[in-house]
Amino acid sequence: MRISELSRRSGVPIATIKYYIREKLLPAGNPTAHNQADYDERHLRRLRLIRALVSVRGLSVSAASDILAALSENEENTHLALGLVLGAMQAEERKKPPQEGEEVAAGPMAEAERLIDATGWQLHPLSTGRTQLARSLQSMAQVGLHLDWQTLLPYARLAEQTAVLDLDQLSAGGDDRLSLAERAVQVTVLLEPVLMILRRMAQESESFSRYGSPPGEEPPAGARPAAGEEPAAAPGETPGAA
Amino acid sequence: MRISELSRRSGVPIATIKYYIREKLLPAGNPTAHNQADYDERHLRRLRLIRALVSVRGLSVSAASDILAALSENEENTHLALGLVLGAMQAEERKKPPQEGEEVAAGPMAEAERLIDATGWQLHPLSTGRTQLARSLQSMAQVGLHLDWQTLLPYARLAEQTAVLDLDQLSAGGDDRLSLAERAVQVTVLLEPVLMILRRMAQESESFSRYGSPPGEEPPAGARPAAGEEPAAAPGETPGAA
DNA sequence: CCATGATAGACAGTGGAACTCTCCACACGC
DNA sequence: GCGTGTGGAGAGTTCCACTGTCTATCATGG
Repeated sequence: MRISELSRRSGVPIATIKYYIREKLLPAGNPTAHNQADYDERHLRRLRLIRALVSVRGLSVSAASDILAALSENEENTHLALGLVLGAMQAEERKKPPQEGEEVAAGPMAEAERLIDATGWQLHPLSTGRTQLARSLQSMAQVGLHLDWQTLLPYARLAEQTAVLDLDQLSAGGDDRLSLAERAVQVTVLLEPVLMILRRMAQESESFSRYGSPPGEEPPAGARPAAGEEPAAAPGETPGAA
Repeated sequence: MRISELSRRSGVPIATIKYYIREKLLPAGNPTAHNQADYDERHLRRLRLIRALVSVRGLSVSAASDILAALSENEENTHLALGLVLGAMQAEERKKPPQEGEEVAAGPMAEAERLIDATGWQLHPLSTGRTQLARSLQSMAQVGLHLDWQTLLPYARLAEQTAVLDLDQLSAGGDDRLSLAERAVQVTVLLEPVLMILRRMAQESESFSRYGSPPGEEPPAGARPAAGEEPAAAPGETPGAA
């Protein structure tokens, strides 16, 4: 297909497609002439994946590029692709503090190590997970929320169970004609917002069952705080669209 | 204290502090003269919280502003503050597709509804969680990952348990002199990156224990059975066609 | 009293990211 | 032939999060 069809089918403007190609997020079409190239379904899928990474997950274009590159390297080896994708994501996180001044303090690092020990997780020695975790803990400590490994352990156990589900998902999805590597990206990266939404809803519900009134609902007597949510918020659709 | 001290103690440049004040993220100092105002510990804590929201969690300044505003309205009522914060976060997510063209299709919406039914969660009728969930599911479906409510239910259960831990954290933290509302922000918003890091590490470990070689490592001998047999896969149902 | 220096407040400017536009010479279909 | 579509490349645009500059104070030390 030609670029205009790719654009029409993906909903992405031609100019943007060209931009993605320039930035190496999308491989160029197969050139058939000096000013003609054609694109196939793979381009379309890749393009949709890019949009999902960027708009659903909110990754930067360069981070998406890293992930996609990792994915291209290993279309057929899911396991390896998963590793590369995880590595690429970690790289993304690392882009925020590019200046090396921000050393991770010993305290948070030790806490992270102890947590990982306690879980018994097998991490690749080069994995940056420890450092990332330590960095996050440090940031939280700076705002006054000191989390120790005992507190985090139950969270880690739940993360563990989530990961089991994730890997099951990966294995189960063989029927699609998507490459497993692509599924790895979807399951590890794109599922994150979904999980966070689920957590927020669960928090709302849990808060309700503990304190009685749904959060955001008006308190028993007066003093409606005004900062709340607009009733007409969810624009357009009616939830009853079953 | 004066602005220079606030800057020194927080590590945030004066110009940036002024910017935050202009943008209403930070309340202005208490003016003592036309060109003098003084700031207290509350300003310092708020400033650190802003930095955490923006750099740790990656929120936009305006989103952080919404959350902080919600928080200010209700310094003392944790429960209410939690609701407001959740609402503010949802508002943030909503900023991505400002154009109203993007209707949520009936399919994803129905799936979201069914999932929420299945969990038995008590959601505020105005909560945008459903819509957000549906929107995410729709995005994932567009890239070929069709998740039905049966598949999501175990994830939801884990989210539920996570939420229980979260609320425990909130209740337990009374010893700090931080307002409960601030803790609510920290626990709901700032913990997200930590949980995602835990999940990624757990995935790495789980992948290791299933496939033997740490992800990112190269497989022992060539041709690792890419898609062939999956050992512990428990494909109860295939989420493929819907 | 006055020089010095730190403010507060307003507003313009900067740099990076993610597009979006404009050209151009060519190719394709009629 | 000729008008539209195309690939490629670079310039331009928009938005955001700052950052710098300016002016009118005000605080203080000499």
